[in-house]
Parts: sequence; structure tokens; C-alpha cells
Amino acid sequence: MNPNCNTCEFRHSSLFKNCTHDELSQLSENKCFNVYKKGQVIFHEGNRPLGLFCIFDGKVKVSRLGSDGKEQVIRLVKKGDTLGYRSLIENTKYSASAIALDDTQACFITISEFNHLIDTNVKVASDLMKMLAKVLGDTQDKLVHLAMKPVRERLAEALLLLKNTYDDKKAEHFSISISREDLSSIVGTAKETVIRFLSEFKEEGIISTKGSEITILRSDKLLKISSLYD
Amino acid sequence: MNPNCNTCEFRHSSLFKNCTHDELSQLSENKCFNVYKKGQVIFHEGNRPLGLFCIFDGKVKVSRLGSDGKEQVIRLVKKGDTLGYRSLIENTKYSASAIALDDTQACFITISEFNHLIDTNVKVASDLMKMLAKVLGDTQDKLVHLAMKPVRERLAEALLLLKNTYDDKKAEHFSISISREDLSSIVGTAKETVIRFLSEFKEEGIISTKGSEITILRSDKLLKISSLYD
DNA sequence: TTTTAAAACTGATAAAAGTCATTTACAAAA
DNA sequence: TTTTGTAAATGACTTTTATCAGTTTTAAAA
Repeated sequence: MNPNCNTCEFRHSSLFKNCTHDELSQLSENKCFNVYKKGQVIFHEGNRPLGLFCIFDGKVKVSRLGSDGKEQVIRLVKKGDTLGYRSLIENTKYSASAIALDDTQACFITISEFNHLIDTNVKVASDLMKMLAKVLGDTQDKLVHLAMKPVRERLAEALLLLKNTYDDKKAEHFSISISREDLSSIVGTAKETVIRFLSEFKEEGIISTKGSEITILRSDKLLKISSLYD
Repeated sequence: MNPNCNTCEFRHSSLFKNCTHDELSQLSENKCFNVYKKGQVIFHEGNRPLGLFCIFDGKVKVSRLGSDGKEQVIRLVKKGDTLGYRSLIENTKYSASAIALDDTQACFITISEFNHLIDTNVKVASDLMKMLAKVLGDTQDKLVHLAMKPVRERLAEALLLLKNTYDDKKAEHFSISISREDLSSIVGTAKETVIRFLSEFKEEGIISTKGSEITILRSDKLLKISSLYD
């Protein structure tokens, strides 16, 4: 049942790509495999982290809730990604929640296991640092775009982000089932505003929709729209 | 002329707080001391980083420019802080520019010196990682607030940020000379909008201004205003 | 298939913030 | 001190986006 880290699809691309065979075996033995239904909370804002999640399959949003109930998505997480490392490194409570956007499976590694690994394998520590630097860069990009770009452009960008993150290239056109609510929390705007611009994109033949499923027909046009102020 | 790292005011609080005496001597010998006038560019978006800056005195903004000329401040840097590490770790070009908000002095450490240090002193590497995690957390906060809070609240928050960052507690009330343009780039709004809310704050006795100098009289009220949606 | 609940969509209106034009205040130079 | 350029401040107006109220569609349960 538990996936074996030594045969894992992501063993050459994950944070643990520079682990030895023995280190991966050690991880495998001590980890805990979890299954989450779509919409289920993986960890919750304000709680203490107990370890690190490594997504085996599924889609996850990391988001924060304002007191007025509004949600802002900070990061999208895909299979092969690690989740929950920031609070672990800072040794603070989670500042955001992680919620499954789809049925999701994740391996869980305890703090002590994680700390032992980064204390003994310099390469893993270095890879972790690079990952932090990359995520910081991505977050800064988001911040700047949120401040400077109008909603239409940010929506185009969000659709491309979804495609770049979750496209498995199994179909000619990328499709994703996502609620307008979730999409508006990624863009940082109101649900109705997202719907209006999606309608525009539909009229322009850039996307098509069926229920909550969105299919991207012309990502080239989305790229053009999103880059207007770059 | 060159400040000595072993006697530096920030030797117990900077990124290099866990360096040995010899490591600090090594840094001192090989570093380069630079002086920047207010408004001068320390490094520029798109350029390749050659090393790390450690601010000895002054104030620095890290910001990105949109093609329409609009600027967004990503981070405020004070004396004792390091600057330019993200691009160094990721080994990419600078994605933002650093500009002196005041006359500023900074020490410059070459890439090789920096890499050697984090390769040989695990504590420094670990401190660097923690710093990255903290800055990432701060940036996520900024992102969420930008998406959820109205300008008035973000302005109150920005004024508190300036106070928390640059207050030397030499006077009863914190004062800072900052252009409305710079302030609006921190808040992520238009110059005129900032001026209007500053006028409101003045009428309410929260701040006073003289030219471009802003004095915070009631930071308690600012805190209340900024937290309305927390 | 009918029912029903939830989510997508649409329209009207309000609120927030941006833009442009102009005046006023400040600070540096003559 | 007067001049002059720059930045702050204010006012009028526009644009963008949010909010609210409603209708239609979708998909799942009875």
C-alpha cells in the first residue's frame, strides 16, 4: 500500500532527489501514507506542524482566510511537490491552510526524520534552500502582478498557472475542473468578476467551459493577455 | 575606513552571527565597502549578482518596475540586514532592484566568499535558510493583505512597517522623510490616494507631516486601523 | 424522470480607487 | 530675500471592481 520512496515516480525530481538509497529506505519505513478527499483539509492555519507532506497524487491549494471570509490562494501544489516546509523551518505555527482540490494522496514525514535528513545530507539542505528561494521568487512575482495588473490579465495568468502546474499532456487541450470561487481566490478578486471575464474569453474562443470544467483552447492568447504589462 | 566584521555593531544579530572569529576576519579582509547616495541604485533588475550586500548604515527599498512605469516595493531593508541573497542562491539574474532610500553604506562579499562560508559553516547555512523562510512568510503576508485589505488599512500597515523597521527610538515619536511616491509603491496604490488618506490620518491626529516628513503620533490607532480585517 | 440543491451565470447598482488637472507649500539656488 | 523647481495637496471626473439580487444551468438524489 505505502509507496516505496526508492521506486517513487518522483525520486529523481523531488526534494529528496539527492538522497542515498539507504536514506530513501529509511524514509519509506518511517513515513505515513494519507488519503484526502476533494475539499478535505490537509493542515490548518494556526496549528503546529508535526512533519512534512510529500504529495504522491492530486492537487492542493495553500491559502489564507481573511476574517471577512475571503480566501487568498498563496500557492498551488502538485504531485511530487513538498508541502508545509516553511513553518517547519521557521518552527512556527502554520500561517496558511492546505486543502485538497482533488482526491489527493500524500506521504508524511515526521519533523525529527526531516531534521535528521537535512542535518546529515548537505545536498538535501542545499536543495531545500534553493526551493525556498524559488518559491520566494514566485511569491514576489505574484505580489507584483497583484499590485500592477488588472483582473483580466491576472485571470489569464492564473489559467496559465493552472495549465503549467497541472497539465499532464494526456489530451490535446488542457482541461481542469475548478470552482469559480477557487479560481477567484487564486486571482484575488470576486467570483462574479472571474465569471464575467471567463465569458469574454469564451466569446473570443480562448477557452470553453462545461459546468465547472474549463478547457484552454488558445494558451498563446492567454499569454498575450497576461503579458500586457510585462 | 572599512568596518571590521569582528567589531561590527551587528556581529551578534546579522546572518553572520554564528561565524567564528577567523571567519569574520576572513570576511573583513576580502570584502569591499561601498557608499551610496540617497536615490542611488545598489543593484539593478536583470543584472547578474556578483556577491552579497550587508547594509552597514542607511535604508534601502527592494522593488520591481512595471512596463507602465509603476513601481512595487517588495521589501524594506535596514542596517544589519543582508541584501541580494535570493538571486545568489537561485543563481539567477536579479528580479528586482535595490535603491537607497537614504545615504547608505554597505559591505560587499563576493559569491565565492559567500559560497565558501555556507559550505563550511553549517550554522550559517541554517541561519540563511531560516531567514529565507521568514522573508517568504512576510511576503505571503504582504500578498494576502494586498488582496484583501483596502488602501486605508494597507497604508496604516505600511506606516507601522516603516516604524518597526526604521525606528531608532531616539525621539518620542517616530519620524521618517519619505516621498508620497515611495510610500504609494509600498502600499501598492496611487500617489494621490496615499495623500488623501494621509490627510485623513492628520485630521484624526494620528500623524503629522511637514513637507515629506511624516511623524507617527498614535501608532495604537494605526494598529487598530490596519487590523480591521485580521 | 422528477426534484432539489448547489454552482454558474447575468444584470443593475454602488463603492473604491485611479487619472488628470490645478493649486499650494516647501526647499534649494540665485 | 526673491526666484524657481519640485513635491505635496486638493478637486473633478472616470474607470474598475465589488456587491447584491436574481435567473439559469448542472448534477446528483429521490
